[in-house]
Amino acid sequence: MSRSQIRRGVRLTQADVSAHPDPRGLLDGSDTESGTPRDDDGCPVLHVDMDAFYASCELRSRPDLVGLPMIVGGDGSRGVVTAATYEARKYGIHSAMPMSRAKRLCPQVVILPPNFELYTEVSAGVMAVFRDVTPLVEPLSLDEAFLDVSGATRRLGPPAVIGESIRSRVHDEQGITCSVGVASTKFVAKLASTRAKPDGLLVVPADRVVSFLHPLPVGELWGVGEKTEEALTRLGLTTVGDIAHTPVDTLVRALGQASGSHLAALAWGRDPRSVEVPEGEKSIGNEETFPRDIDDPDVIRRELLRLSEKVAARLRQQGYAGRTVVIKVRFADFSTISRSRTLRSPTDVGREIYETARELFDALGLQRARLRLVGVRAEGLIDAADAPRQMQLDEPELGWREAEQAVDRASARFGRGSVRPARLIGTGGDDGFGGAPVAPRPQS
DNA sequence: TCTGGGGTCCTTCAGCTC
DNA sequence: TCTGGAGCTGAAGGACCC
Repeated sequence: MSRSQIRRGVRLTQADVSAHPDPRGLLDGSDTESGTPRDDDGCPVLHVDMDAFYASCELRSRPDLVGLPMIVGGDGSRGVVTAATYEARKYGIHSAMPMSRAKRLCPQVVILPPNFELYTEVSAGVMAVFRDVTPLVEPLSLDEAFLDVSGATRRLGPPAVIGESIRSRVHDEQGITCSVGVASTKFVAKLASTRAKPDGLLVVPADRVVSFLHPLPVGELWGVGEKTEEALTRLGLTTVGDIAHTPVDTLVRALGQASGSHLAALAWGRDPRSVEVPEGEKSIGNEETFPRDIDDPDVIRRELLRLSEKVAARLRQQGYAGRTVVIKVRFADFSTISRSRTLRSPTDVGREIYETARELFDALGLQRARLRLVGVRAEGLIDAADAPRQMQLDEPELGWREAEQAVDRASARFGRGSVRPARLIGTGGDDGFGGAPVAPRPQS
């Protein structure tokens, strides 16, 4: 690969850099030779994205599966693909695809159940590499993050060199590959990393953003999903360039104020969002799809109790209290509704969350509607230490909160699920509170 | 074909207060 | 005292992301 190719945004792989005698010189363009600015000048934003992250984590301990089509996902009757190796993708398999369809497309595909503890551990190692480079790290999920390296270039070199250094360290320390996009804005860096995949790095020079963007199909824009793409197609807009040359008013009428004006700006490469270190969670929730549709209100209430206890335990573990309780109900026909209530004071007590969730559910008056999924979520999170406690007149000195904190301590010592509400005893499962109900049971 | 789970952000609407 | 509008908040739903 020639230097000019790299400098003009051609994908650079790990092998290219490893084979080059002086990758730093290769990437920084040796300004002294030409006197021209480097292509990554004015490109302080890196987007780093692990390649097929969950699947790659699994392959570390299963080298016998390297090179085979493999997917990670639940193998139940309603499972979907969580991650697929590039070999599996050749068969048309992609994430979020129903497992049944993936098996039809590739009958010999190897299926592994997800192991989120492993992914969380690998992710922590990867994020530590990022934070070695810069404190300005904005994780988007377990497997990707934005980095602002403008403060690190004196110490570590130009952004593209930093990107390559990150790729090497992630590979050496975690045994997985990643791709890096280098650009002047977050949104272009994200597009660049996608186009660098797998195992590559792509610089989009600041003066070539528009020519990079305009030929792309609208669906490649961050924030344009199925519905938005349909709306844009109805307007005859199929490329980013089409959007750029459409009046903002037209976009706003079709997509709403925020999306319309946002897309119009993105189409010209304008993205004022800076890399932000996240302050904390905004909501914490859990939901469960039943193995088969359920119409027994007692079973559904028991599931609400299990989910409420789980949400509360996570709130306490992370030191939050939630002000609003939201329930989500998905019917057999996949239509979905939610109901919420804001409490007088924030809570991290499972019993309080459950009482609210149950009242919201009962108020729906569903009789025996067939449900596919229920969920419980706490929103409006604040630090539990700052949460005012609303004492009830008849509340004992030691109440549910203290009881649940004792359960937390028991769980930490004897394992999750060692103590659980009497109604949940005997419901099976491995998540600490009995798992999803698989069949109606008599109320305990 | 048949659609998980966790999360964020946006829009719309209704109710309340000033 | 009544009324309309602005602004805020909560609730509900939808779209999107990984």
